Amino acid sequence: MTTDYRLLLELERLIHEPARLVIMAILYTVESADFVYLMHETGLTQGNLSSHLAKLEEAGYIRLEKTFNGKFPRTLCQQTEVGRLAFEAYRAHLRLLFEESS
Amino acid sequence: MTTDYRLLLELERLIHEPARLVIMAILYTVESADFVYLMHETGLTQGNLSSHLAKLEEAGYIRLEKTFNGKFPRTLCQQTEVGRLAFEAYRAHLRLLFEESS
DNA sequence: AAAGACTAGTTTGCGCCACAAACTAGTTTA
DNA sequence: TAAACTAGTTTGTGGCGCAAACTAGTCTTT
Repeated sequence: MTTDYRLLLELERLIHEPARLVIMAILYTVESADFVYLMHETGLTQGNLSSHLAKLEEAGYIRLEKTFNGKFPRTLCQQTEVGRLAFEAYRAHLRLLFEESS
Repeated sequence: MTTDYRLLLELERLIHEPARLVIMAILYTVESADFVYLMHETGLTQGNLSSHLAKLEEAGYIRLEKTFNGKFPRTLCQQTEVGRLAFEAYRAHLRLLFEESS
């Protein structure tokens, strides 16, 4: 079996970007996570996290819910079903590459 | 065991880029490959392949040897030992992410 | 009571870079 | 001898990731 390497060029850029890949990987494993938690877990700055979350939300891969923690704003993030499937597809996609070269 | 997701942000961009990832994956499995072969195998245009190869060479991950096939130029590409190790490290790096979320 | 620091984000601006298109240089064909 | 082909390289530009600056509300200190 030979890999069709061309397929690999179509890796979902939206997920492939390291920052978003990490966010998606985290959200894949938890029920939900808030902004501050993600910030610390990923090491991303507020600005970067904010814009990456916005892109993932726009793609329908995550859902953002703005609530309050007492008097302070609190943004809850959770992966949608679409996002979960997209992440699994991405993972499977990359695995092809690695199986071929192992 | 919890993954340090911050490490994953440091994914080697040079290899992470899909076009170069595919090139590296191919060169990992073969002794050497020429420009035209890589072009067809990857589906990259001449221009893109050329510039990606240049970057990989600059990084010391591949070696380019310009020879002739009869009267026509022929560029042979092969992965260096450094490149091989870098590719393996990249793969291991990504696997961490996938193991955590499987 | 008002200045300064803190929480929780969003917006802006710059710099890099992947990609397509244009170009180079030699060769074969009609 | 002009057009088409081989085998690439160079150029231009649009998009995007990142850091820094900004917004908006809250707490603290004096």
